[in-house]
Amino acid sequence: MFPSTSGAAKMNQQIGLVENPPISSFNFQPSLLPLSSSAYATVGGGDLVPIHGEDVGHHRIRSEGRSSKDKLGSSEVGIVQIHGMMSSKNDKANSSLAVGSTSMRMMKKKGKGMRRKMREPRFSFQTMSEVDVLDDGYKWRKYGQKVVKNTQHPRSYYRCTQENCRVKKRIERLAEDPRMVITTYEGRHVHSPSHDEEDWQAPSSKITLFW
DNA sequence: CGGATTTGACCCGCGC
DNA sequence: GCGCGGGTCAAATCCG
Repeated sequence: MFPSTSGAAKMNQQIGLVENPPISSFNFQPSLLPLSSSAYATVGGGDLVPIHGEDVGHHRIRSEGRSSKDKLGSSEVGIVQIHGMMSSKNDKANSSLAVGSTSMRMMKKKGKGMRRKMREPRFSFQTMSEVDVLDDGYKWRKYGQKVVKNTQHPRSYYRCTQENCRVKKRIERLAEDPRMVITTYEGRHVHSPSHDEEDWQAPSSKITLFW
């Protein structure tokens, strides 16, 4: 229902996503962001690490639960690497981003109590955009919308349409700045953005992260 | 006609 | 133990 994401998925760039059995990684390609002022990386649902678009390098994220309340009780470490500038008004903004997580415990049963303490890595982007849904090349299906208490704008919940992929997406707008959109990714894709190529995991040393 | 979206209800975790 | 708040489901609806 969003007039956006009309013909957005023009994925010409290649993303370097590391797919390793023991290591989980998450990638995002904010190439279609019209204006991106800041980005935040959240791993483990704890800390929020601001990332500057000019800062190209590795960022290590470590989160160990909330304050004294370790609800999930596991520490995860993520590495975020930003390649390129994110504040590009043109379409060719070669920005790639990869997050990894060492431990990720997800629900194993799907019966009734499927809602588990999802320990999937989360990644949040705070984008200045007028469109709600930032097309990152994946196909998302909206599955819910909720109005949060402190926000006046509803929060939309999306999910990857791929069956094997249980990546969730959460889009929220700032009450103060309706132009600010917070896109939170949760989970990790198991497929390529749009075309199921296999070359996309080419040995790009720039975005290959191991830890 | 098939698939995505909508919208209310339900569920669950956590705080008090 | 109850209530609040957030997250998800699912049936109905809408759109291409």
